[in-house]
Amino acid sequence: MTTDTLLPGAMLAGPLYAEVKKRITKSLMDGEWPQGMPIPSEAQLAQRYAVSVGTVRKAIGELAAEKVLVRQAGRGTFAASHNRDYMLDAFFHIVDERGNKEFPASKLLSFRRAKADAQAARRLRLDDDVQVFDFENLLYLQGSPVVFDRIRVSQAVFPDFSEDAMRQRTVTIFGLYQDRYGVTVTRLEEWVRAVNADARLARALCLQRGAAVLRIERVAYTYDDTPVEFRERYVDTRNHAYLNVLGMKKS
Amino acid sequence: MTTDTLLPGAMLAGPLYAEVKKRITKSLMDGEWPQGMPIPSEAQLAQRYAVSVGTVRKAIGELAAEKVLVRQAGRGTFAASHNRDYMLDAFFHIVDERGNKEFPASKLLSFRRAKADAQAARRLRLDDDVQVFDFENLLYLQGSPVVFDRIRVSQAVFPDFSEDAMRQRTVTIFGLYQDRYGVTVTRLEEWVRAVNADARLARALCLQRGAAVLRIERVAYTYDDTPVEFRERYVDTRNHAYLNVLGMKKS
DNA sequence: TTCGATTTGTTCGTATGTATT
DNA sequence: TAATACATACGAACAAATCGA
Repeated sequence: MTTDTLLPGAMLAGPLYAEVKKRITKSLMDGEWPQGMPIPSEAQLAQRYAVSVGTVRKAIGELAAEKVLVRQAGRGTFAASHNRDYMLDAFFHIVDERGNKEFPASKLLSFRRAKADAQAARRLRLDDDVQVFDFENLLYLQGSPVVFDRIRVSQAVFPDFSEDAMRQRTVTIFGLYQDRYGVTVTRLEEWVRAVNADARLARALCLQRGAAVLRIERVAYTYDDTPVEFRERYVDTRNHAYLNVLGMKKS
Repeated sequence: MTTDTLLPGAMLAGPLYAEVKKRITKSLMDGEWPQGMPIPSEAQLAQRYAVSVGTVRKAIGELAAEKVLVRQAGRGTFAASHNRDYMLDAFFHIVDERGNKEFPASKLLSFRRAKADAQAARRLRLDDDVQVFDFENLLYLQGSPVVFDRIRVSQAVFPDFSEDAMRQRTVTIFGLYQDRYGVTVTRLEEWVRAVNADARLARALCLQRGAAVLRIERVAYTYDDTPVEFRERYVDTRNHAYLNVLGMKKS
């Protein structure tokens, strides 16, 4: 593949490593490198793009910092796989009183296909009358229902999505997106508010009507910042909290 | 200063750049480099520690990623200053409906000295009967009260803290900690929950008793991960949200 | 178990570009 | 313009982790 070589005379928007980063990202997006297998080694990528190893390392280093890639000394560099550990580490924020995370059990409450409402359409950048899948999921922590999710995804992005696919999955929801549809979530935006529970939510989470619950509007984006999932999440915070840590811990 | 040179035979826990990072952090903690002035150049630090410039760059790069240092091409590298822009960018999460941040106006509601209660003592890792300053602050966005803060800091860390210092400050609260006491906040932990407003809170934030509000328990840590401030924050989320973004945005 | 090949991690050095003063 | 400081890019050598023969 000498078609990828960066010619010396080419005009570039930014530094060379940024261009390499874009090309690696594009290969990931196009599914050029199979899941679970290492991507080409740094030396191979350096040759392919006709740049030095150091430049490839800088590009890969930034992608690793963004948790898009995972490096392992002696083994290679891998596209981040949305397994349970990755989900808990990178995207799950609900902890118990002592700050411990636990992988939740989940129960699918409903599943239907419908037209996108105004809110979902705005968040997913779709037209109002586009078909979406609209389903509800209840998450249990330590045996109790704690999180109520209403999830909407575009039918255009997940063509043959189905209730069966959701029920029979053995991986996380993001893992399903990745394994079955080649859609990898790389970024989240969460808008957190407090609301009073309505009757239905109170019943689902076993609390009183009017009780305060967290309401999280969450949009998940993929490599090129296309929104692929809109999730309304309600959390009972009587025994749990949404934990956010800013800045690195030392020790 | 040749006393800082890293001898070739010295046994080190980890890689060399990690040791350099520790030493730079220690110099920052000790106030060796004055605020507003650049720290020594990469070449000078390389000579001081007897390592290559590349090793110093790696150490500084990580500290810059942690927002402890700020690099400016052509000018130098600076200890992060807790000015208004930095506060909004690094630590403030409250946004309006369109996602815009605004520097809040603030009003000091109360100020007293008291013994630490059990909760504050646990969060600040103090004994129960230690003296703390305990004050309340109301934040206004677009002219309306939106955030109610109850703040507790140890008297041992801020010896001559006073109501006057709070009222007469022209900088952020963290800026006051930094400028007046040499205490720099580098890390936050925020535990977010939803609660029903009690009568006093409802009055302060102009909402109905029982209305759902965000309750954020926040601990601020300094360089060596010592907790220096405990803050209970209540947010009216009728027209605002707590925004959390995970993963880097491209474009 | 040992050894060797592969891959990432660390450290050094040098040269050049760009931003600031 | 010149000097300084950070940013980018290259190359080389060795260390440490992994894996299969």
